[in-house]
Amino acid sequence: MSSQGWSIAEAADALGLSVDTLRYYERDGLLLRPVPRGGSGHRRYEEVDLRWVELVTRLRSTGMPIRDVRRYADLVRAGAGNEADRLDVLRNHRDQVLRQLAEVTTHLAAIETKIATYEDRLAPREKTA
Amino acid sequence: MSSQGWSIAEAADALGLSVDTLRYYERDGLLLRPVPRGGSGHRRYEEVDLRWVELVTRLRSTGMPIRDVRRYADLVRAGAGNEADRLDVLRNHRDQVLRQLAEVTTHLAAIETKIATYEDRLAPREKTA
DNA sequence: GGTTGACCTGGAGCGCGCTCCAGGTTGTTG
DNA sequence: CAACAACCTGGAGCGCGCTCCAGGTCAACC
Repeated sequence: MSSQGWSIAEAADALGLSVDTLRYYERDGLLLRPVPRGGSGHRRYEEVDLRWVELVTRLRSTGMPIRDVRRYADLVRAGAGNEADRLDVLRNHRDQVLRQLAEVTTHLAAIETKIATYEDRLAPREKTA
Repeated sequence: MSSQGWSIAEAADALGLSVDTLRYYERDGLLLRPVPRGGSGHRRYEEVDLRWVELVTRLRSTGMPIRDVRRYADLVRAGAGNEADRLDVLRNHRDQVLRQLAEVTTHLAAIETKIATYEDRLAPREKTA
């Protein structure tokens, strides 16, 4: 058990990411701050770090590119005063996700039709009436 | 106007893909057959080619990797007898897409909550009752 | 206090899905 | 028939998002 915070392995585990990915996100400016270090130079993730990475994960896994996540992190890091800009980023992303969902849903319907076709073709002992 | 079929540029335009992508798909074995050529060696896409690429597009844009599309194309190309295998591929993909949709939807909800937070913070002249 | 495993950094490597290029042939239009 | 656009092939290049590696330090347990 650690004095405080989580090691990078513990954080990775909790977040469902790899330790490499965590270090990569930090290097690439996706985090709000450099993750604090213990005396040894090893990272000690705190609650606030984990929660931020959680948000990053949500943005990433809804398809936001790394570079946009970084721009958003830049805004938040800049501090109070640019909330309208942040809102813009989030709204644009939401709209993008909605468009994406709609498109996938449409394509999915077509694929399910195709599945139904094969199912019909492959159901020899289906009752017909 | 062409004697018959569509040039690669026309096909690309109709399908919303680039000509490079169309050639790439063909090279990579995603199509059911080599696209037929006119006397000059230029491709002439026929209805059946366009319809197949349309399906490929649906699979691709719902996230099926190129290699899986190729495996599916291989099955269809092999002719009658493997319908159960094709069905398997499609069903697995559908399930994958559904999982993906569920995940994105969940993340989206969290993002919308965050948007709402910013909206509240930025709405000074909101009526309170 | 020695060994073993976690962690560190900087940088290279990789799989994916295109996209672009060179160098050449063909089709079309004025 | 000249000029210019569209097409061809084989192969290189690229942006993305990690992932892995080397070479070294550190910690934690027996």
